[in-house]
Amino acid sequence: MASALLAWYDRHARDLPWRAPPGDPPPDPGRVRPYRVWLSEIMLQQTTVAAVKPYFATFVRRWPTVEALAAAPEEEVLAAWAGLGYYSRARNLVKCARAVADLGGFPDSEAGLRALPGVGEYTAAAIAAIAFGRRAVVVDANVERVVARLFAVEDSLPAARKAIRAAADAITPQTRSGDFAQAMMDLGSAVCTARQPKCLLCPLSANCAAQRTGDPARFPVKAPKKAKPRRTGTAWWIARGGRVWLVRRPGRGMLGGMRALPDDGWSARASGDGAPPVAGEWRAAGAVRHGFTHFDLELRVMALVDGPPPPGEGEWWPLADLESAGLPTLFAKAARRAIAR
DNA sequence: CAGGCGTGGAA
DNA sequence: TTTCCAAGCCT
Repeated sequence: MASALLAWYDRHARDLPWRAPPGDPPPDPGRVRPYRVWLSEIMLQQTTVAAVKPYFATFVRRWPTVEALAAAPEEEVLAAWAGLGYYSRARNLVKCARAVADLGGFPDSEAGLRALPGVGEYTAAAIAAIAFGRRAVVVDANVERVVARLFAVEDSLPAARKAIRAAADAITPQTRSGDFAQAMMDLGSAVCTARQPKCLLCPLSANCAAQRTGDPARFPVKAPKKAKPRRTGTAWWIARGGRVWLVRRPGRGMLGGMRALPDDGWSARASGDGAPPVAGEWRAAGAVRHGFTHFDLELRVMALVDGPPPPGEGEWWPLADLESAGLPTLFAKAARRAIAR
């Protein structure tokens, strides 16, 4: 199966900014390949290629090496990450860059990589295989799906993880395991897709147990999901002299460390308390809806013109530079709503 | 091991 | 409109 898949990859590999072409990797005189592979892998965690591309371009232009990134203030990295989501990745990105700079470079073993902040089992294997040519078993959601179908795994996820990993190990070749991993991911992305797999285009269809069942999309079997609760909350838009009051959120938890509008505590409780931070003539500026991983939020936006700053830390941010404030998407939406009113 | 943790695009 | 999902990690 590996040789069939690699032959397919040699013809159909996607051309991606962080990726070397199939086959022997080109020289890396600046020794930036591990950095670019690591950066792309962190950005790609639970995130689509299309969403990552512009962020990857911005990051490598602004911080071309891991040493440059290690020297950057965390606030600047968080602001550059704004909109990409899962902000603990950005906080760990900075920690990891500093650890790697202290080490004098990226570890080249799976175990060494696994010890870095933000690098789990998948990412350690991916970097070891793709950047360092090590034989590693790379299992992401694509590989899980492809393997579950190849072997028609009836056990449901996540219980089937162990068996799927063992099967992935069994089909991972000793050489070109980086290409093999990327080939599995490209296959999962373009051919062996979650909803309507294109088995007629698949180089492995003759070996696929799920294809023989006639209903390959049934795999992988998954446990039913829980319903998402809904929350409501309020964000406070306090404007004064062409500026707006922004705060920085606590360093962990929802949108941790990110610049934000003040709010009524919806992220810490089932819903916000709606209590304004200062007295004044508040007016309703509308509401925005935003879906998080584990709840849906309706965020009302209340505006106060020429208000005093609320108690606590914060800063008056120029409205003309709001794009560069690094607001997460939720608060960027709320800001647009406030400005539109 | 389950739950917290973003976002945008496709169906 | 709603649901599902995409190169997961950490606690």
